[in-house]
Amino acid sequence: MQGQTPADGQEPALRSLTTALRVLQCFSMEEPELGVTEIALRLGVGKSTVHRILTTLERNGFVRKDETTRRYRLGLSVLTLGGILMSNLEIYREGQHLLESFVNRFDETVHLAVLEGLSTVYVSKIESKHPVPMLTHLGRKNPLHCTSSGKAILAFQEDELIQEVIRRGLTRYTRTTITDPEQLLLRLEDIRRQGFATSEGELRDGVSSVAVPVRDYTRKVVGAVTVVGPTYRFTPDKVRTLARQLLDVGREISTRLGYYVRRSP
Amino acid sequence: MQGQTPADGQEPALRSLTTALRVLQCFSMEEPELGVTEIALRLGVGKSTVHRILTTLERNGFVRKDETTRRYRLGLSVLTLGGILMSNLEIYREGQHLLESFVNRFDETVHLAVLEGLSTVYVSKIESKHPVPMLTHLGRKNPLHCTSSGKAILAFQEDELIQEVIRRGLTRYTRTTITDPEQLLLRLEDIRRQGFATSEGELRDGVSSVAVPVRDYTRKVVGAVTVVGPTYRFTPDKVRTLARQLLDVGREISTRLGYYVRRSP
DNA sequence: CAGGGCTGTTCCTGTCTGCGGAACAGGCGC
DNA sequence: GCGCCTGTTCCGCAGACAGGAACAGCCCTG
Repeated sequence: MQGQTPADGQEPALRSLTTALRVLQCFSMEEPELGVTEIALRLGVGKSTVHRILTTLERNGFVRKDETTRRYRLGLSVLTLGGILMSNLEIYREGQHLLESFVNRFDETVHLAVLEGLSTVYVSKIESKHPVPMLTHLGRKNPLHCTSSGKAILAFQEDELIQEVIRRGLTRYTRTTITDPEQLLLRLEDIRRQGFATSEGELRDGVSSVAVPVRDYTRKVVGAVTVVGPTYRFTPDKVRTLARQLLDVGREISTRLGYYVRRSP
Repeated sequence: MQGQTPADGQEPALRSLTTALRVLQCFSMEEPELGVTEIALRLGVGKSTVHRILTTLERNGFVRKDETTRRYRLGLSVLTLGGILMSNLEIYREGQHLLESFVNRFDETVHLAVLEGLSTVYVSKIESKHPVPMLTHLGRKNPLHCTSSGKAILAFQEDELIQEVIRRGLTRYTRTTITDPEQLLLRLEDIRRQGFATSEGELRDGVSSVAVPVRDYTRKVVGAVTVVGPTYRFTPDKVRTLARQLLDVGREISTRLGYYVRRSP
């Protein structure tokens, strides 16, 4: 380590490109519009650098400049790429229609989530008629320890990943967020036993959810189907009903991904 | 070429970033998975360059490497950005629910399209129960001259843009595609008069559509709402009915974008 | 209305980065 | 088992990029 080659594990990384990608990831739901200085400060790089990057991104449609405010927001090219990604995500293609019919039957908002690093990402969202305004959105990343989908996925991963999540710290979001490693492990054990996960306001107060895992042909849990709604509507009875129905949906999607139930373990 | 400053109109463009963005845009619905060599050939750059770019993109979740085939596909980060973009697109936010209720009433697939350069981009898609499998997808770019939404938008743009579209050439896709500039101008005139546009298989055989323009508070036409379906279901009668209903939806979205009908022109 | 303090934008220069050719490695199919 | 095709690594030179500083607009504020 004291050698001249730091060997930080990853040599070939393009500097300007990396910065550009970090620029793109500065944009968020809460801050969809940013100025040059703001981004430069946040990333700790020069204003002119950011300006050059934004100009290049704009020329390719990845960001859009508001000529009056001279601030930048994301451009339609990112949507084009997102659309291509979705249409080619097998779990999305196979799940979409099943999710739709679920929503039609129960009129509660449903998501499809997949694992990405130490987060879940929503790859599909179908809203119920009762508008649950903008709690989540397509592509949204959430932690693994405080959502039902996160736990439904986490419960079936290698111990190494679970430990990594714990090592990174179980951030508290609400009163009911699980922040104690021991308790998390117990809950994950429950989830493995009963086959589904729940959350009662663990990420956001007043928002409950139920989730079941989805497996692919390698038998690995790659995602989760989840129902979200206001806690007051999620009575224990309803949770039980939703869970039972969700399990069917989860199994069906898994089957379509090539998963089959083994006779004997 | 013999001068030192080519002054090609746009100086400050980051080379590596530009190449990287072009790499991303190589992925498409038809080719969601690409290899290094393939991309390098297509872009006319070295294999090692592409490899370095892909590695950097992968490290940030913009592409994903399939470890077995060693080929690359888009990563979930593009979906996250797409979701942020959508949620903050005013036309999407205001239009979504109106589109949903339209689909519930008529059970035909509906899109929301906006103008981007010389193309339309679909920013929203709500499918009818009758699955019209994958004709289009979110973020899809289409030409302006051969779709109903494209024409509905084009008809109300400055003459300069219309001429530019013609100058670029009216590519033929089917037997009914309008390829004659004169004829296009006449059709646009019709559209301005009757307030909506139609297409009968102009982009794809057997697929018809009807579209109406959407204006924002500057009174500019910024997008279009469009109904798509198989030609055999789009009888003249049905087209008339759909158009009448769509006009209401278009007006309502426009109003929500701050557009108001002026008393006298 | 004029000034200050913000922005975004442009210019410039030295340094170190990123380009591409060629060599290496690994897998698949003939 | 051999070639041929991939993806990956190495390396040296050229020139592209980072960032400081100067410029230019805008919007408040006084």
